Amino acid sequence: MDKNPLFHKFVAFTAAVHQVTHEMTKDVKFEAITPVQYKILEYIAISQPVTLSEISDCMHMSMPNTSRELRKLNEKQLCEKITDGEDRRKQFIRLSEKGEALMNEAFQRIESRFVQRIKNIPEAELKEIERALDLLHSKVFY
Amino acid sequence: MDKNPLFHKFVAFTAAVHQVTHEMTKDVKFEAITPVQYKILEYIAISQPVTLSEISDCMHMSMPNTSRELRKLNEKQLCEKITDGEDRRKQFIRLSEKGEALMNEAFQRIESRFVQRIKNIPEAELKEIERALDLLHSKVFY
DNA sequence: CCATTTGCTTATCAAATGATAAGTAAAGGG
DNA sequence: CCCTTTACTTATCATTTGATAAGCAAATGG
Repeated sequence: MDKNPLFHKFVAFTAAVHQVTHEMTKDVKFEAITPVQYKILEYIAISQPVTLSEISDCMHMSMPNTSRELRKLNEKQLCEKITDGEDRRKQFIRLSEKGEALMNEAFQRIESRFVQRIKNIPEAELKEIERALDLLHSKVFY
Repeated sequence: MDKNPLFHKFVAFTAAVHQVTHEMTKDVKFEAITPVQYKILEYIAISQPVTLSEISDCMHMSMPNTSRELRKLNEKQLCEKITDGEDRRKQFIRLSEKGEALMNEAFQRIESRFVQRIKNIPEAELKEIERALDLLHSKVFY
């Protein structure tokens, strides 16, 4: 397909990452949640508290659509909005208790699949893997 | 979020990969193509010739939906179906000339963004990156 | 042969997502 | 103050995607 072998590896690698994350994250959401809503919850879980604009930016979706999905998550009592004291236009969004519980369970399932995947790898190699993750994260996937 | 630091890195890393691939692949498709259709073309480009069932399996979509999207791509003259001589139920699918041209252009754009991203990295480090890609691909993202 | 399975198609429906126009209230800046 | 900008909401619409039922022709296997 291409003569630059590093680029070729990059493409094959990213395809594999997408494939594996799909396998590891499928069926982790029992609650009636759409894929986009799950992605939003995931983002909130990692970055909370966040504003609506931040979600909109990072998830590459328009403000109106973000607002709508957030309202739905709110109705399902999975997250809550807190108006900022400083700037009362801003909404700080965090997971509700129910949302935290949901995401904890989801992350636990993913982690157990991850552990399954690496369980036969010796300690020394795990160290190498950790270094490889660090290297690629800082140099290529930043 | 979690006490297993390797898992934490794994999560952060995969999120970053998704983020970066999104940035690198957005706007690479001028032709009136939906995201799913682009994904299918990408898969065909890398794995051709493929059967409809293979696309269906790998892209995690049902046969009817795969068939529909493929028909649309066919109507846009981006791919073509060739009935197998051995088993006349099977359809071998490959890109048309127009489809090849489209995907070549897309891949070139992605590659130039990739090159942009790594242009200041010295040769020795690139070697390390290549090794890191190989390691993670074989041990974690297989 | 005939029944069953495989590979794919057609049709239809519901749901999810994306895009746009128009609005509100608060903040900031002359 | 008033004008503009910012942060977000509401409403509406088109498109995309997902799911299901029903079908067909070729192959397979008694």
